[in-house]
Amino acid sequence: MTHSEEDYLKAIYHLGGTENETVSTNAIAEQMDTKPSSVTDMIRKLSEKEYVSYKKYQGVSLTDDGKEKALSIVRKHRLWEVFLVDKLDFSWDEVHEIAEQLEHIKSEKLIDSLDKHLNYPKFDPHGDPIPSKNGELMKTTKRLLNEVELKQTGICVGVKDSSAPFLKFLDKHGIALGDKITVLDKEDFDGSLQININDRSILISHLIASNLYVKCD
Amino acid sequence: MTHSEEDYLKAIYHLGGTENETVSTNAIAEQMDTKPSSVTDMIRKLSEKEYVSYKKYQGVSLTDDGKEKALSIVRKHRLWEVFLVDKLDFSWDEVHEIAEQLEHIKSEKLIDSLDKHLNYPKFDPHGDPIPSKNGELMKTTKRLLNEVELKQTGICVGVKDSSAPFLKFLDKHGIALGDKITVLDKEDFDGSLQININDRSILISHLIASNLYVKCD
DNA sequence: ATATATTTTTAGCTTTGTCTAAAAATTAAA
DNA sequence: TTTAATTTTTAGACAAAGCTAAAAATATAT
Ligand SMILES: [Mn+2]
Ligand SMILES: [Mn+2]
Ligand SMILES: [Mn+2]
Ligand SMILES: [Mn+2]
Repeated sequence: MTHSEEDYLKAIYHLGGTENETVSTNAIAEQMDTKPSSVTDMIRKLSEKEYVSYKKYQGVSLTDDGKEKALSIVRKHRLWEVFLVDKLDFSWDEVHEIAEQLEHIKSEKLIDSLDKHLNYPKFDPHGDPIPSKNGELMKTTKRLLNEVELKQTGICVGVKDSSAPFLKFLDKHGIALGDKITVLDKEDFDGSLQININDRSILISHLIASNLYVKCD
Repeated sequence: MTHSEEDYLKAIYHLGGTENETVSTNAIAEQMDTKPSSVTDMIRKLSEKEYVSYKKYQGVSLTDDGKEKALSIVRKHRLWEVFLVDKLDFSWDEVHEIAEQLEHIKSEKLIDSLDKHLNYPKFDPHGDPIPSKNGELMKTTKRLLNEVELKQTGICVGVKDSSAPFLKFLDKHGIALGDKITVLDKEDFDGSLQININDRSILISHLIASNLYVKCD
């Protein structure tokens, strides 16, 4: 498995190319910032190795083997992110790029030891679940904040967009994972939300709300 | 800088291709486990990028730029080795291969943070000095054990051969960095040494003695 | 000094992963 | 149901890093 093959499998996984779902060549190209023709080439190779199933023009999906590989990369990526934040004091908007490299380091023992060193974390710094060694994903019942009913309260448990600009925005406005959020009001005009967070009341745009996951009970 | 270019610079550095010394194509090929023709190709590329100075058939040596790069890789390699041993409980014979991968991760901040996290170590698990951020190497006055005079005492500070088999041998026979060693006797017949270590007296072969560094004061 | 051996380089080929431009298939619109 | 637009694949090229086999340069022996 090359570095590049691993990145493709991960991309297909993130685009939902698992459980009978199919992913388009163009979608992969966009996600990976490459050209569709390059994607086609790689898809054919992964198909020969039986990591994906693929019929020309019909899109691609992960085989069980491919899904296993993808989950193992995701596991490594997220464990390294936890390491960077918990042990090396990185902030959550700085870790993705580096984890993108670290996820390709090959050593089963390294990852097991890292997992132990971090005390077997269940979620990464962005609230995404860390697959177990045998590829099981903890599934949580989170909802996007913009879909939460008026007056309801939830705990902020994740972000949909984990790009640095969005994460920095959240830092700047004092919004962090674990915070308790109550929806006070919704503006019909533009969909912005008045919310209560940490005993402050602030107004956030629809775009912000639609990228924040909360868990209501 | 590609992964491979970095490995070549490091190999040249380790073979002594610095301070006016010149390194042969064959030596590099052997060190890197590649063919001489591949080395020639890479040398030409590194020469174009001015990391090495090179005249056909005359061997190769690092430029200041190349030496700086090489030392930065060595620094990363050794810091990661310390991390694996100190934080993840690896033994010293397991870390080289993994550090060989980790040394190529690109992030200045990552290495600075790691250095801090490890409390600015000066030596790696094999007793080799860790270059400072600006490429300075602590030079120590160590000697090979087989060159030490009778009755003299020294502290074991490093290994010349840091291959897993040798390191495992040392573990098995209770020889570790920091141990106090006294040369009790030398056998003319085969050069083996009777030594005192940790209040035990043991006999070691010339080959073992010639791969152990000690510091006598 | 000449012949032999060794080292180093060149020439040509392969694999991996990428690209552009053009062709083919599929999907959407008229 | 044709036509137009979009998506996907193919064809052909390229750079990186490696290889083998042969040629050239250098070093060693006789
Ligand atoms: Mn990656
Ligand atoms: Mn993450
Ligand atoms: Mn390496
Ligand atoms: Mn070492």
